[in-house]
Parts: sequence; structure tokens; C-alpha cells
Amino acid sequence: MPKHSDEASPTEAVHNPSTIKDVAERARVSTATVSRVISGSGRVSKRLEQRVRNAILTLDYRPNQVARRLRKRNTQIVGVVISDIQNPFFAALVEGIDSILKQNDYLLLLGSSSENPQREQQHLRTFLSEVVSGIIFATTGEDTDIYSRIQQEGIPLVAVDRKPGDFEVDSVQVANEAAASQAIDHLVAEGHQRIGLIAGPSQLSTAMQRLAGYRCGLQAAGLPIDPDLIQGGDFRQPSGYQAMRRLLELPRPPSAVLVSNNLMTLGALQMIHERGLHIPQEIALIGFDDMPWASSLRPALTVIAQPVYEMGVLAAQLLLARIQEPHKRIEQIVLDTELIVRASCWCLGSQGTYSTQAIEEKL
Amino acid sequence: MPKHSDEASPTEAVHNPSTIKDVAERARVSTATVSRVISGSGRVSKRLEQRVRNAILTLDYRPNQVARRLRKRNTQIVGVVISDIQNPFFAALVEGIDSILKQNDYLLLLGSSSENPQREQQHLRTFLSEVVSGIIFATTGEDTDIYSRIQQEGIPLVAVDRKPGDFEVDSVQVANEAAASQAIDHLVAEGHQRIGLIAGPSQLSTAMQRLAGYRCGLQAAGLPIDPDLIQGGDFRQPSGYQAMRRLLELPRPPSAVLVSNNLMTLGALQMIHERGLHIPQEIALIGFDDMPWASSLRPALTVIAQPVYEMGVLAAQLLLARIQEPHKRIEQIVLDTELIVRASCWCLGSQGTYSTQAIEEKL
DNA sequence: GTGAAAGCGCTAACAA
DNA sequence: TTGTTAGCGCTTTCAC
Repeated sequence: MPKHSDEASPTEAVHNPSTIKDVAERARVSTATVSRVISGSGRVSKRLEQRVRNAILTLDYRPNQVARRLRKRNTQIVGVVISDIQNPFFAALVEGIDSILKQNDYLLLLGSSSENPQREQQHLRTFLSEVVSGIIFATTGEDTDIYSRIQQEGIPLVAVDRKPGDFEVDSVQVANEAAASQAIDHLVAEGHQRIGLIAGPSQLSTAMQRLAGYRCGLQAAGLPIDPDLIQGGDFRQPSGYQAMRRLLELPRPPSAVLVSNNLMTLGALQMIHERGLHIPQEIALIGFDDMPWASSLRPALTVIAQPVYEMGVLAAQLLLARIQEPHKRIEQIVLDTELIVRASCWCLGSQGTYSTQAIEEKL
Repeated sequence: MPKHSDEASPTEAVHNPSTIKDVAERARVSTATVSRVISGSGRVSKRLEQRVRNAILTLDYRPNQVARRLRKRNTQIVGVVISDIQNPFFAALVEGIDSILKQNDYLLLLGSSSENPQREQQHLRTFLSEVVSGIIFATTGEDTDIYSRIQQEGIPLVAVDRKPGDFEVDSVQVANEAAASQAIDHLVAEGHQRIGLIAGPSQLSTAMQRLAGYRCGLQAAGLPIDPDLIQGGDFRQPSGYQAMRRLLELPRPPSAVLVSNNLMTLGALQMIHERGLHIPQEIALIGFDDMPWASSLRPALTVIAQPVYEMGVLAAQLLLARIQEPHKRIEQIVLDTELIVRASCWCLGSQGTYSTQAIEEKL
């Protein structure tokens, strides 16, 4: 008697993966039952369930996510646009996001904008075409239009790291202004009077907030704000190099410099080394973002550490929460930074009296 | 007379994106025609095409990729498994891959294995469920079984950076052995006699090839191979730190060390600084992989630079070629590295007689 | 508890 | 050149 209608070659299957129908036939049940077993929803008798599981195993069946996604309302895909995955900051951010998404069986689709609004838009369009369940973005800072349009279409959105201007979204960022002003405080306490800033592009909230913090810190210390001491960059390495050059070529160069992001710090270091200047004796340095290499430098770099990974985690959690509950109140999370004092920010005056070793990060 | 059967509210659409059917109705054509216009395949009269394009514009229609993917044979998704996106090496690799995929309208799905075969397998299963068109992988080095199974299912595969043992696949890697032995040659030429190696995990082809190159280089110079001078690491930063410690604590420590990868170099540097040793006078150093921070170090780091981005590009091209032509001959690409001599590898004897500036990378 | 059947949005035969 | 139609593999009413 027929065991089961095992049409087609049973073991020879070369390419076509088995489908839910194959499983159903082999287990002598309907596809609906197979689906129920897989998803765990709906009651299925032990007996049938076992038959289905066996069939799945012997056929090495893997549900086709593409088909499932088409059928279901929620695609379980999240789009993430950042500026550059080669920047360790964003790499860590993405890992944080991914850890949460993975836990919740979401897929992460990544797009790099290279700080180019056009590319950013293109990625967003791709995401919409992929019918993502939500989007996390570090805006390039130009138009908030596209975001509000996306939001109006009912697609959950979370801004991370940077805040788009006047636009109301769930967001996770860092207390940039406080961070920068704290760094200035520290430098002032070390005796520095002429403190330079390598600033970032004006369309980025982070850059502007850090600039504000710099100003604020100087004012609090009763120090003048000398526009010459503020040199702009674009958050990339070469611009840090150039900006540091301009600072060093000033008639009265600064004795300490705060750099607004990690890549520009690298550039600034290069310039300092090229000039043969000694850190921190001739020029003290504080950078934004702690990086794996910061403590391998000599002298080790004092940095404003951001809880990057955590930002990613929170952003993802915020997004998932919004997906679950589209009309919940908007949340704006602001995280604190930590000034990690290493060796690059002493100043001549206080040298020796100040033990950086003691304060050294307890990593 | 009816302009067109514009059922449902025209402008109020809140969430549901418009479908190909909406476009078809608005343009008073069949969905097939719309499809033809979108894909550019099949002849469509100018008149209808214009109507369709108008409809697409006014409805802000975006094709649903999920549906399209289900229907088409080729999903145009490529899965990529690497060990860690936070490692700049892999970040650059992924960018290289992505650049080609993007050009060809492929989507990149990323998975990090963290050098954990289990996680690698899990990502591969995900890829299969997503019905990817192909997979690019930097193997964790354990089982080649799963890969041959995937290959047998007819899914194109490309190995990148690392080669899985005895398994025949398209691959892109670097001439690791030659690279390491070249570095040793250089150190020997600088007068070093005791040269240490911080090696990598034995299951990775890259680590083994670099070890072989180290041995080969010493032998070529007629130097003995002292097992004490070979300290193992796991390609992560802390293990480089530990390994360097073991080397420095040797009764007769090395005067120069070659480190098998970038992260361990960072760890090694930390240890060297902690001991207050001077590079290169007291210990010379050459690292694998050039990194943005390598030239911001003081002294700038001598490295074996790998054409990482290019590796990614080639891997992606190989994969696309294999997708197009599944039965073409297997290609194994091996790229050359470049020893970039900076300041970390002089030795006392030759100091001053050797101009690293001149050889400095012409970046 | 289980199955039949409709259909997610799209493409690709096949007709006309 | 254009339209009709049949699914891609899955989930989900809706009956039984």
C-alpha cells in the first residue's frame, strides 16, 4: 500500500529547496497544519506535530522567508542608515542595534550615506521598497522632509546619534554640549588658557552641540572666545589634519585642542607628529569618542567616551516598542558621556602633580 | 464620462503603499504593462508608457521588492558572513563587496560570526531561508561540510580572506606566506637576529600561512627557529597584549616582533608602552594590515598592507560571475601585499642609515 | 484540531 | 503591443 505520495526523486533534489507543500505531503497533513507547527501558533495534536517535525527534518526544510514576508503584515526587517561603517563609532552602533534585532528575529538592512544626503535618500527609498518594519537613521542633517513623509506613511522611525532639526521623532543621542564643556573645564583646570576646537560640519546636531559646549565651557571659565581657535572640519581624517595645521600656524597657537570626532583626531595627531611636537607638553589633546587604539597611542589619548553600543541597543528597543505601539508617546533619550583622562591632556604647569594613572579607565 | 475608476480616497492614503494594481488602474492599463515599464523589458508604446509613468509619479509608487523577489527566480540578495564588523579590516572588506553589489542592484545581508562556528552556521541558515542568490564568507575555519552542502544545493559561494581547508571554491585571498617572509627579510636586513612572532589561531588559513612565512623567512636567513619566540593569540586585542608580555618576559626577549593581525598589534603596543619600552630602539614592530591609525602612532607603524577593499570587490565580482555562469571554472585569486616601511621597525644598528621617509607610502 | 481556499504584490507565459 | 492568467511559498480566515 502507498506509504505516501512521494512524487519526484526523493534524494536527488539538486537545487530547489523543499517547500511547505513537500512537508505537508510527506507528513500527510495540510500546509496549514505545517504552518501552525512552524509558527507555534494554533493547536496541533501531538501526533500530527510529530509527523510534521519528522518530515521537516528528513526534507531539511527551511521556511522561505521571502514568501512568509509577503504574506504577513510585518516584514521583520529594519533599515539602518549611517554615514560610514568604516568609522568604528558607527560599527559599534550597528552592533548594538543588531544585537537587539537579532534577539527579536528582525533582519538588519544597512546603508551607508557617506554623509551624502542623496545617498541617504536612495537608501531610504530602498528600505521603503523592501517594506521595512522600521528605520533607524543617523541623519546627514539636510532635509527632514523625507523623514516626515516616511513617518506619515506610518513607518516607525528612530533618530540615532544625531537629531534632525525641528522634527519630532524617537531619538537617542548623547549630551554633547555637556560633554564638550566638561572637557574644556578639565583643560582649564589643568591650566590651559588658549584652547582650540576642531569643529564639525554645521548641519550635524552633534557638531553644533559640541561647539556650543566648547563656547559654554570657555565662558564659564571667564576665557575669551577667539574665532581663530575654532577651525572647522568635516568629521573625516584629512580635515582634522588640515584644521590642526591651521591651529598650529596661528600667531598664538593653542596649548590644548579639543577635537570633535574620532577620525579628525587621527588627522590631528598626524599633523602634530609631522611637526615633531610633543603631546602633551607642547600641545594637549582631547578627542571625542573612545576607540580601541586610543590607549595604544603614546601618550595614551584622553577622550570623551560615548556609550555607543548602548545607543544602538536603545535605538533598536525604541524602534521595536514603536512598532508594537505606533501611537505611544515620543521618547527622546539623552545619554551621558564619560571623560576618560589618559596622558594626552596634561599641561606643563600641572605636570607631575596630576596622576593620570589613577584616573585611568578601569577597563 | 468617467475619467478613471479612482476608487478609495485618492489623497488620504495613510499607510498602505500603492501597488502595481493601483498604478495599472490609474493609467488604465494592465498590471503586466506596468511591470514592463518598470523593468524596462518588453515593448511598450510611448503613449502607454507615459501614462504609466505619470501614474507612478502621482501615486508615489514603489515596487514591492518582497513580492518581486518571491516571483523571480533570483532574489538579488547576497549574504556575507565575516567575523566582526568592528574590525576595520572586515569593515573595509564589506565596503568593497557592497560597492559592487550596489552597482548591480544586489542587496547585502550581513552576519558576524565572532569567530564562532555556531554563529556562522546560524547566519548561513538565515541566508538560506532568505533564499540568497549567493554567499561570500570568511570562514571560521572549522567544518567545510556545511559549505559543500550549500554548494551542492547550487548556491554560489565565494571564500574571502581565508580559505577553508580542502574545499574547492572560488576564493580571494592574499599571499600571506610571502608577506610574512618579506617582513622577516626586512627585519633581518635591519640587523635583527631574534625575531618574535605573535601568531594566530591554528584553524585559520591566514594565521597558518603567516606562521609558515615567518619560518620560511628565518630559514632563508639561516636563523634558528626558537619555539619560545612564537607566541599564539586569537586575533583579538587582549591576546596580543598577553602574547607580547610572554615575549618580553623571555630570558632572551626578541629585538623585533611580527604581529599576525591588526587587533593583536594594538594589544602588543599597549604592553610595550606599559613596560615603558621604546620602539624601535628596544623593540621593533611590524604589524599585519594597514589601518587608519597606523600612521598616527608615534612612531608610525610599519605594516604589511593588504588590498582589503579590492579583495571585497573581487570577491563580489567572482560571486556575480558565478551566479551568471554556475558551471564556470573555479577561480582562486591571490593578491599581493605591500610592506609599508614606517618608523617602528628600525633597529639600533642601522638607525640613521635608513630613510623611512623616502619609502613612506605615497598616499 | 484540521483542511480547503483565498490571496499578499508581483512577473512571465500565453493569447489576442 | 497589450491583456489575461497562473502561480512564487506562505499565512490565515473560515468551515467542518
